[in-house]
Amino acid sequence: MSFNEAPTFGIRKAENLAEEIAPARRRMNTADRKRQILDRAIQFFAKHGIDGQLRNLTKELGVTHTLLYHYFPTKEALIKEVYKEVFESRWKPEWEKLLDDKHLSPEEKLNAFYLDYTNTVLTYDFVRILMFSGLSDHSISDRFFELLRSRLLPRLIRETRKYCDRSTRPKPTHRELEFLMGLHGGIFYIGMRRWIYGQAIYDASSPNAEQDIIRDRIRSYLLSAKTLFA
Amino acid sequence: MSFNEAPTFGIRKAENLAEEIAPARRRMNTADRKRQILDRAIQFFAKHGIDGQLRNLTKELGVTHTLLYHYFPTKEALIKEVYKEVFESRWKPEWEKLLDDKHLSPEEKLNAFYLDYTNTVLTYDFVRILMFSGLSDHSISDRFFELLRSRLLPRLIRETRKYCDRSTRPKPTHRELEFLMGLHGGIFYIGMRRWIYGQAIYDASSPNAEQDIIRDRIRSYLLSAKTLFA
DNA sequence: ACCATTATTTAACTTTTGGTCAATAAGTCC
DNA sequence: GGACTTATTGACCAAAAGTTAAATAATGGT
Repeated sequence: MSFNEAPTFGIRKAENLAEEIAPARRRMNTADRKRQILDRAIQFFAKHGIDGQLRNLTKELGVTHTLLYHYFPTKEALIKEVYKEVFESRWKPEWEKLLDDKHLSPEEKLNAFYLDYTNTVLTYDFVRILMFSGLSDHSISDRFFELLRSRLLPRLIRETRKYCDRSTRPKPTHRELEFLMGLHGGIFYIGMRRWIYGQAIYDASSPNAEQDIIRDRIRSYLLSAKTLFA
Repeated sequence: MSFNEAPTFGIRKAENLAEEIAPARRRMNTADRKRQILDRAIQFFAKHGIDGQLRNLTKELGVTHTLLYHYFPTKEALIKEVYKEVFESRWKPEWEKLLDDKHLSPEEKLNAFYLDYTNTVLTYDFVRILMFSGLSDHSISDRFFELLRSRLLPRLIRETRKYCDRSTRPKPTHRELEFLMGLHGGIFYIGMRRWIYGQAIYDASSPNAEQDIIRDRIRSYLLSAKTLFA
């Protein structure tokens, strides 16, 4: 359901054409237009930051900037919806189910989880908007980290302990959590390098290098957890 | 040589005082004022991003915004100098010497290096300005990463191999580099959490928790390197 | 004490930009 | 095909923000 490549009909005629040609104004139904604006706004703000100008955003849509105010009361409201869309609607409840699966080993779980997590979260839009929002006001990005902290980290620690054959104690220790954050941050850093610093991390010779990299790191994490916390 | 706390003389009189009191205008010598502006600009842009407004920056200095144009031809020029200051003048050549030291073990070197690297690079100003610059145009942050890539990473790989008792081959492999980037990124992520997402990573009970965390990760990195690349 | 230099301010200009509102016209229903 | 709804536009506004030019005054030299 991507509208990213849809709207070509909004393109205006070239300036040098005769004036009398009708401007080919088209109407979209409310829901579709709103979705279209929102989708485009996500890309747009991901690229230019929340200081990006509405006139430029609407230019990409082939529409006047005033039309925005028909769908969103203010720029701030639009941005708020962008945040909501990016941070909340991309969270997959399956992740929790996956990590609770009885039939998988801890290493299998971590691999499966981080491979999928990477594909959903380490995207251009997500990484950059998370960064922009954190830089301007981390109360927004907090909501995402709260999900992470309450839903995912405890499960990941539990699996780590299982791997180490350690009995599950009441609460993850600070040291355990920080060791896990080493893995987690290292993986997030892949997205940063790619989408913020524009670095290619691929090895041209091996097609799915990224997956191998992540598997390496997870194995390393688990192996050393056994050593460090034994 | 920090001018950060120096200039209180620029403060204007309260508005409700009699008008006839002289505005207490003071002149600074060119070099000092320029330094002062630059230092303050670093903090300012680190906090508000490069879209921060000059009028607000100069308000902090107790000076009219037009004074900036006496020292910098344009806002862009000022920002360019901010980048230069942050990215280039904070690089420590000692890091390379440290990693080349004959009398230290690989683990000692990595520990010493990353502990110091963390203190110099993982600061409020540096982390945020690196992020802002990367988001707006990564050609700027590229210069910093180039230093990292050419000066540091090869040495870190060399020490890793030494630790693993492996003969030094001509070039670091892609896999070795990416494994190292896991460690490196995980450490950088500490700075991001602290200075961008406003998360406290300290455990109140142990005073130098951060150092212990980093040591944990380095040991883990080296141990698993031995296993993975054996 | 006066002068020359120049750091600093004041005033003003321009462009940008979020936002408002009335006018226009595309689609729909009868 | 006429009327009604409302998506869309064009003209306009006010505040924000970078930049310039001329006026002011602090400082150092003689």
